[in-house]
Amino acid sequence: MTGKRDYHHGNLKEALIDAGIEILDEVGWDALSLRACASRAGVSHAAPAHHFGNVKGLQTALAAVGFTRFRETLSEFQEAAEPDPKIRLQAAGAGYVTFALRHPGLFKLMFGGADLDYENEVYREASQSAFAQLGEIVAPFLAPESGPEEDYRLRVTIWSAVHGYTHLLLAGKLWEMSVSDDGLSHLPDLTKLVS
Amino acid sequence: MTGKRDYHHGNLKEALIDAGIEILDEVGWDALSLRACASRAGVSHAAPAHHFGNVKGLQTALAAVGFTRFRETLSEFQEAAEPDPKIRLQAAGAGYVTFALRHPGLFKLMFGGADLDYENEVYREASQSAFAQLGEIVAPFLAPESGPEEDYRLRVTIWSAVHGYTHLLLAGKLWEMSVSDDGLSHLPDLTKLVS
DNA sequence: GATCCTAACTTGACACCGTCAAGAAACAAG
DNA sequence: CTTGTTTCTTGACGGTGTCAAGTTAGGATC
Repeated sequence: MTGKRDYHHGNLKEALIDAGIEILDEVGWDALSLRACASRAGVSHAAPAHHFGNVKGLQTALAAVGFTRFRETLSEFQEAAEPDPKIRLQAAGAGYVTFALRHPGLFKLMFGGADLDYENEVYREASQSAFAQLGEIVAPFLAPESGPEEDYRLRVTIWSAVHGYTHLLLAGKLWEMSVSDDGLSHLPDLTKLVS
Repeated sequence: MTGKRDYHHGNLKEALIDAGIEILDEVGWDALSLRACASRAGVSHAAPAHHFGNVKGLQTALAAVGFTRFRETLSEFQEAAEPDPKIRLQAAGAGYVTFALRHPGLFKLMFGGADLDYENEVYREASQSAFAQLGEIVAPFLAPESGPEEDYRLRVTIWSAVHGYTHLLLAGKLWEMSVSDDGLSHLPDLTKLVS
């Protein structure tokens, strides 16, 4: 497939993204760099800049991949649950936490405050798709007469609770967690927030 | 006071911490480095390592200062509010958000996932003091017969909601926020979580 | 098929970073 | 005054992002 050697790799951009995801998953957030991706992909140290411009571009591209997979995880958890809206809401929260624990490096890149290129088209599409998934989950709890302001407020409330819990969990701030825990035992009861 | 020149600065450690706080507030998280602190304090590039060991030590010391000021901000907002527990709870949440918006660099250092030296004594004391402040705020809502498990769960729930909202706000994910906003208009109703 | 053009990638350099080792200066104690 | 210790400097190393210049491959055009 990609038998090209030396110059003209063929699909270097994808190879670099794969390398970046691997580094995030196998080594960690700190190890992600343009040069490390280049090295893992077997190209020179300046090759990535040609495809991503700068390190922000690389991080943005990786975050976009992350948001796509993130949305998929939310969908899976939601659809695997019984078709009761409240159960599905809590299941989506569990999916949120699970994704973060499986891919902490990627999660940190997506939400950790690295200044990404928010104007990037691929990134915008992927992240907005994930947020749309959230809206779908919350929709059943909106009163019929409620407007977009209430919709937005409810989404922010739910999202804040899940995200805050996940972030504190990853940051090691919930240190009193029981041993051999999947991280879900203290996930707040989201159904309280939608009534 | 500190008129010493050349060798033996006198109180270099405090000067370096001040320099670090300045950098975080005036320039940003990205600009914080051992060498930048040294430069701003007017000493050689390797001087900070002598006091903090490595960059993790510097970050931990700065985070400790941050937690102390964080606790003070929570106290101020709480005590400025009317003595109703629910009003004070929401006021503390507003204090949480306000601190983060005033000192985003420091907040990110404290909660942004930088791997700090959690064994550091000064850090432990400062951070646990802040968490104790949270416990004080939540205490009035605990049922008399509730045990430590319920206490912990309630604290995690409240903290998750406020922290998640703050983090999403800082990460720029709440982009639909109204203009000229103090960031508080969509803070979730915390009282819903304590009933 | 030869030529030109352009995109893809390499090479080399620069400044910045953290970290270590060695040395010099100032203070403290004898 | 001498000795020892702490504090800070100097210099070096490998790592990083980024830029400029050069090299190569592939496609288009003639």
